[in-house]
Amino acid sequence: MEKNRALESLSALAHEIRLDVFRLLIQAGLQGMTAGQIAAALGIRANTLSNNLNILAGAGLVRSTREGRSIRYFPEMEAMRGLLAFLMQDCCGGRAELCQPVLDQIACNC
Amino acid sequence: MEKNRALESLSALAHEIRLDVFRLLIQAGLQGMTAGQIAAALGIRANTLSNNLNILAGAGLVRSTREGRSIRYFPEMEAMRGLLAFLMQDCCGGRAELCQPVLDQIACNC
DNA sequence: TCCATATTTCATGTATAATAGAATTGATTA
DNA sequence: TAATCAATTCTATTATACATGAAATATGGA
Repeated sequence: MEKNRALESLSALAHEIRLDVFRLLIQAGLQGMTAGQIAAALGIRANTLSNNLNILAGAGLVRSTREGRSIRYFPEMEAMRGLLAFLMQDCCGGRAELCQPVLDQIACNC
Repeated sequence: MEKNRALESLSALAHEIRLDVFRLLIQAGLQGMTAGQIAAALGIRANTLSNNLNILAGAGLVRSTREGRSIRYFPEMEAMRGLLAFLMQDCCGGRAELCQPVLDQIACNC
């Protein structure tokens, strides 16, 4: 991932509503959620959500498909993968003792 | 890591200078860098850097110690660890196939 | 076709964050 | 003590991001 893309992703996530939306979609997983479901779950207005979904989509963190009258949103795990890899890519400068504990902590409760 | 702390960290990193500074410190590793060295390396003014270092420190992403006339900065890997763990903590919603590829990508070139 | 629903787009006032000049603090050296 | 160097803090101006009301678009059903 290039730096500008990483900055765009970080900016997208550095916002309470968008972080909530993204994590909600992460939890929803492969089935995704419609914009209306997201708005209801978080208690926010439709247009506010739409603006924020658009910013997340612009950063490549979510994708969407129309489904009848609704639009269904999904998390884009590729983007998340790229962002984390970017943040860690020069993480130790040859000194594994600095970096390895960080990687050890990252785990998935699957 | 709580949500507000994650937001503070993401906001801190969602800025070109601060992302550059943080990654430079990550590369520098345990020896850290003085504010002057960072400013010279990135070609930015002392006060601009100072403001941004203060924001990174407020987010807990760097720490500093005085060293004679200079102040030496170090990356705070604990904070990085906490942030990554937070971003990934609900990453699969019981569906490992969504989450595992992300974790597989994260590697350290030590 | 006409209406209702779901969502997005547009326009705007407001709040927040940005840089940079100038002044200040703290430490070293003469 | 005076001068110098390193870094921070203060202040003001400018730019950006924010939520929201209102209008527009797209789909489905009567």
